[in-house]
Amino acid sequence: MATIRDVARVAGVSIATVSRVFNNHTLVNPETASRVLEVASQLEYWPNGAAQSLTTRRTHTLGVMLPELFGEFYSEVIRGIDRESRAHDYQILLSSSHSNGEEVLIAGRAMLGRIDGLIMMAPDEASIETVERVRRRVPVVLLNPRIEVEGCCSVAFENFSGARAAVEHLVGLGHNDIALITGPQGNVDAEERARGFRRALADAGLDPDAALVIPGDFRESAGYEAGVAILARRPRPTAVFAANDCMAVGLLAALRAAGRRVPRDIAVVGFDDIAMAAYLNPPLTTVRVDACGLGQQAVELMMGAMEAGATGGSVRQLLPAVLTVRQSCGAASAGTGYLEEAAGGAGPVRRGRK
Amino acid sequence: MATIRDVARVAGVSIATVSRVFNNHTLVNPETASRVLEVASQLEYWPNGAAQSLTTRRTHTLGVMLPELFGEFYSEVIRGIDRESRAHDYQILLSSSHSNGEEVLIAGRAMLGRIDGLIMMAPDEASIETVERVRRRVPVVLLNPRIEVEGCCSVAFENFSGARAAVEHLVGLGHNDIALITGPQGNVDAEERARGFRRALADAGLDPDAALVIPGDFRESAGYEAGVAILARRPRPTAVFAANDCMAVGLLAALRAAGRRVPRDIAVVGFDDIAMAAYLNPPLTTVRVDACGLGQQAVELMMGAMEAGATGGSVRQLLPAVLTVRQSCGAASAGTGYLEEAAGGAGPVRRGRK
DNA sequence: TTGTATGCGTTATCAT
DNA sequence: ATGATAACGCATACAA
Repeated sequence: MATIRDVARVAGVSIATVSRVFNNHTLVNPETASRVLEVASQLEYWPNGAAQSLTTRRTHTLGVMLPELFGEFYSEVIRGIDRESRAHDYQILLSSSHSNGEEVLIAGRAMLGRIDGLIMMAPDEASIETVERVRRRVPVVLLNPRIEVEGCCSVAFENFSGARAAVEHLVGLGHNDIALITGPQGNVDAEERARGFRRALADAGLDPDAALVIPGDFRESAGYEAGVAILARRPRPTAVFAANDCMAVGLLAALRAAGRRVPRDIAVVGFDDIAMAAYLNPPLTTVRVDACGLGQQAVELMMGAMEAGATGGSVRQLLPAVLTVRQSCGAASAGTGYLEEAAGGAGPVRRGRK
Repeated sequence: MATIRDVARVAGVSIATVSRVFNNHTLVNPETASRVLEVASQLEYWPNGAAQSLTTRRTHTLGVMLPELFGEFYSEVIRGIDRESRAHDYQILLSSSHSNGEEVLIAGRAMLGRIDGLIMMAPDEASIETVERVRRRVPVVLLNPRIEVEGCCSVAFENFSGARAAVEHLVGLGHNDIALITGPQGNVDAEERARGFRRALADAGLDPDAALVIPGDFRESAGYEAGVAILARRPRPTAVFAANDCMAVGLLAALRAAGRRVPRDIAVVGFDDIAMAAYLNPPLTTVRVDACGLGQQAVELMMGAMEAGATGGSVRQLLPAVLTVRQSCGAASAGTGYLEEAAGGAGPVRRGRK
């Protein structure tokens, strides 16, 4: 594996010159440069990244720590991060599925010296120590943080108001017995959405504590099981808010299996607006959230933070979560759902493209 | 930011000793060790990754190059890679969405010196040069390669036989006018699945060239549009093979919108068996493929290759793609689909867990 | 425009 | 059991 020295020797120049050529630094004699490049390509030389980071103290790499990634949502977040990073000439060091604070700490340590910044999703109490530690060395951007950390930028969805809008929609349609299928315990998004649910009920003069709340885990199977439980409940709720779309899909299946019609017998609203939502039966009314955009925003914030260094303030950004009415609630504004959206030929809005 | 030297100085030992402590190398005097550890934690010292890689020539990092990642499938692949990597104490340097050979080359170069191995998905002609280049320095594992590269291990799904089985299923049900919705042009999986489609038709005495083939792109919208086209065709095909489940979802929506019943009026079979497939209406007959397992296998192969060095042969592994009959084709073996699977309480098989 | 020399933070070799 | 010191591959201040 050729090093800068090999190239220098063969090309008959010093290593400094080779280095200059590869960093198009100060003006190098064009002839010298082309000769160096020629030799380099023959030797298949390319600067060693580790050595470069050591001297420059920059790695051109962003650390990304995510929770266990299920379904399309996280995939979109990663896509947004990846896309935007590459646009800024950065790479991504990925680490996910940490079940406890200890693992997070280990992962964080392993990243030290290999990253110029860290993007961390949904940090909980157990991860705060790691965040603080890392923060003293490189900028940190938090995604949907449970707790804001001083000196850290953050991007989050308006989970609370999005959920509230969804439930208000249900209330506005005349429902007063609304069930909730929650996300996994300890998940920030899930908790915020549950909070929005309760607030909307309270605002409507309904008692949140009287509502049927079924614990879920963001997966289809949980939605299905919740559906079975809801159907068994007397009196039976007339509407259900599923904390994400995957669970809504499971729920719809359970209702269908029991012969219930949606929205006639029971209304359903989801959250996320995954690509499939518009194509379900019936097209799912849900809360749209731009997962890819979240990732992109995080990277942009990171670029700003790296630019500013320690002097920069910490930006807290909120991304909208907007109610998208289709047919699963029997909307007053009887939109035709996917028919309308897809008929144009392009199908539902392609999300996440800038 | 404290270095090994700071720790050595404060603890009153040499840097060599500190290094030994952190690598639990040769036996160090327990007292000395604990003193070093104490100082290190006070100084918040942790070894610099870049410096370590430079001397040890190991980065404990695996490079991962993927195509544009859409939908749940790629998310699962990443999950498998991430999970298995961490089990082996490796990190992941991720790079995706390369539209041409030039970008792949740049990404590959940026990884040089930062990775111990490269896992590359669906390399095409344009990427072969990069693969060859990288291969001379670190082991490379190919995922669903279009072309096998000498000296590279590879893991692939039995796309061809899986697709053939799907279409044979349709033929066995009496269909003789079967349409195909393809994946994106240039996608290896898509092409293999198309090949399986054609072969199954030919084997059944049907003319592949006479079949309706509609170009798609693996997304829901393409499936929807294809559905519209299929319904307009005279004579109308009685069955459709969608090259992946997302498109099948779009197709189902289009059929529903037109008032066609599945499978009564038209049969549908997909590919991938995403988590949602069992919860669709009707539950989707599809070809199951373990995306997460693909990622895991790739990492295991990589570990073997790194162990063996240049001496190891190259393993070619094939992962099964098995037809999973639910209700969208009106199966002869009238399985009850999700009802059956989900009734147990655990829902459809949780995939990707080892 | 080009070369020399130093340092980046480690690990590892060889003494002691 | 511990210390001194030479790599590792590169960037850069300084000298020429």
